[in-house]
Order: sequence, then C-alpha cells, then structure tokens
Amino acid sequence: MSRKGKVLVAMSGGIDSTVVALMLHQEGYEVVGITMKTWDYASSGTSKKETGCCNIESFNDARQAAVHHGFAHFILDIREEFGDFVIENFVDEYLAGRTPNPCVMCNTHIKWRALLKRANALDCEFIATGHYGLVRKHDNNRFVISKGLDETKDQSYVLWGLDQELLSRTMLPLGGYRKSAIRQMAIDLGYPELAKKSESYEICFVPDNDYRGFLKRRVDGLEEKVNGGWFTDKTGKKLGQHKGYPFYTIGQRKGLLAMGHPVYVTSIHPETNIVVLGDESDLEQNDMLVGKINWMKYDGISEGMEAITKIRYKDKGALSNLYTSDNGIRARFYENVKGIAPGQSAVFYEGNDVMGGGIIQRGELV
RNA sequence: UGCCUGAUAGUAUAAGGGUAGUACAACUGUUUUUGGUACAGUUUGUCUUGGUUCGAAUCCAGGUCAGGCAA
Repeated sequence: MSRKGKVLVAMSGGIDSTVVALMLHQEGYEVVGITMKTWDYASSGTSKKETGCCNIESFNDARQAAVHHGFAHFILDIREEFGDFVIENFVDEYLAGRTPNPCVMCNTHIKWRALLKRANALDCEFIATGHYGLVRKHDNNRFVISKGLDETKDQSYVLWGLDQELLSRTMLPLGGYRKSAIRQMAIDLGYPELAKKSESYEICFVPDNDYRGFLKRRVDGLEEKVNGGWFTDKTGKKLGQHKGYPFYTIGQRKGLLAMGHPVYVTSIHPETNIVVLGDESDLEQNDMLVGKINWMKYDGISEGMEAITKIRYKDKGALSNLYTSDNGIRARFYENVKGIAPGQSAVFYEGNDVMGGGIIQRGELV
C-alpha cells in the first residue's frame, strides 16, 4: 500500500484538497489527511456566519472523505501558531501603515512549515495541498514552483516563501489540471456538493470581510487613538479628516473624500497619522525595494537580471530588472506600475517559474 | 443698517420657459484564497411661500440662509 510513500495531505474540506487526497489515495500513496483548526470564530467577536476553512462542517466533510476511502485523518489545533505567525503579523503590519498579505504568511508558516513538523512526527515523506501550482526539481538541483496549468487559478504567487527544504517534500498534484477538470473529478468521485461550494474567501479569520472591525476588536483603544487624522494632498495641504491610518491601504479609492474626481490613497504615515491622497497618476511608480527575500529557482540573482514581477495576487506581472540592494532587492520596472503597496508580496518570475519573492518595503517615487 | 450676488443629490457642478444631466461619494453585483483596484447596475436633488404661464430650477414678489461691497 505504501510502496509509493506516505503523504500528509492538508485537507480544508473544500473541493481542491479533497480531490488531492482521493487522487493520491487512488494512485497508491499512503494518505494521511489533516485538517487544521487555525482560528476560533466563537472568540473572534463576530456573530456572522462562519465561512472559510475552520467550521465544523469542513472538519466533517474532510473526515467523511477519509473514513469513506479508508485513510487516516487528524484534526490539528494550530491556533497558537496561527496567531503568532499570521494574525500577529497582520495586525503589526497594518499598525505600521503597511498592507499585509496574510495568505502568504499562512502558507509559508502554517500550511508548510508547521505542517512539516507534523509530517515528520507521522513519518510522512511528503506533504500535499490543493494549491494550483507545479513543483519540480530544476536542472541545477534546486526545487522550483511554476505556474499551474490553469492560468486563471494559478496560486504560485502565494507560495514564494517556501524554502528548498519545504519544497523538497512538497507535492502539488493539482497544478497540471484545470479547475473544471477538478470539478468533474469531484463529481465522479461522488462529491457533487463539493463542486458546487462557493469558492469565495475573504481573509479566513475575518469572515465578515471587515478587517477594519477586526483590527479595532483586536487592538484596545485603537479607534480612539487614530480617529480624526488628516487626509492631505502631496503638498501637505489638509483635505479632511479620516478614520485612522490603519484603515486605509495604498491605491484605495472607495471610502475617501468626494473631491469631484477620483482620488486614491498614495501614501500612509503612521507617525503623523496622515493619509496622503492623489490622483491615479500619483500611484504610478517604476522602482521599489523588496525585502525578506526567498530565492527559489536560483540561489540569488545576477545584477540587472530580467524578471516578470508581480506586485499583487492578480497582477499579470510586468517586466523589470533586479539589482541587489542593502536590505534586499531593488526592482526597476520597464514601465510604470500602479499602486505599489508596502507589505504586499513581490514575486519574480522567469517564464512560468518562480525565481523568488519577498515583501515590498517601499516604492520609490518616479 | 443700505446695496449687490448667490442658493440644484452626501459633495462639486450643468441645464437661462419644455422629460433636471454629469463627476465624486454611497449601495448592489461581477471578478478574487490578502488589502485594494477594475467592470456593471441602482438609489438620492431644484432653500421656502405665493404669483405669471398650457408648462417654472429658469420669469416676478415676500421670506430664510450664505458670501461680497458700503458704513
């Protein structure tokens, strides 16, 4: 039974990870399912209905599939690590006037690093998830992730933080399929209801999609402290009052002032609680500094190396040159890109391969 | 206190006798494993009272409020 190896499969209860577990099981791997409880909605202060990956229904869905197909399944209470790595970072970043991407932190620290510890304890050779991406060993013996076949579902962007050790133990079985094919598989395997499940997710620990409310509940006295700061233009002229700098993000347009023309948030200053507004062209930059780099395809770069750089999840990417810099990588775009937001991930691609990625530290004015 | 000017949606502005438009905001939806963006759709208005007129945001008179000039 285990002639192909033992795999720990992260099962959320959703369609993708369930298909992964069943697929590997059918291929002859010894599958161990694991569902992580990352967050307790009861204590999050919201009464909204639970969505995402941490409700009882999801646990049951995952467990039922495991029981039905005869492989092991565990539930792992990982709330503490999730709080330390994901939520704490999320709150700290917003308080620093930056815009975090919790999914990246969760993947790197929870779905991979924390999970690998359990894989070791359970004697699992591999860990597998339902991400749409491909992992392979490159000619230079380094492991590299590349875009999934289904470009519209590609999730390689959120996986840039995985190091070589993690990648060497990783299986991403869905990368070679289209979402429609996975849906069909779920139906064929007898889980038509999974195929219908909505796949809209907000931040998984903010089910009502109100991250501002989450920050207020999480940080005592935050609202009183930051409410009433100034919106200014780029010359420093006061335009009106805002609700507090943590509640805005670079490039944001909604919820600002009515100026007769569209205005966007162009910079955020935590020290002075000032949020600077400008027009669309003020968001355009061609230069940024990226820190906390993780190299994937190569062990570093050559100066001026060309890369397709994505500055947000659904960015198609733009051509850029990479240079080493004091604290990371400087990326200079051939053409301006709009809305570089510190805290978001920058991911460098060579073709479909992830060369590496990091966290945007700051954008430089053109 | 006199004179002048103005008052249109939450905000800013069009229509100078003939169906009150536009931009921004707001709301809804689409897209989406982050925030945001983008796209589509919806809602909301002629300061007040009277008059002229088939018909008034528009013309006339009184009132209220605001700004300017004069003392």
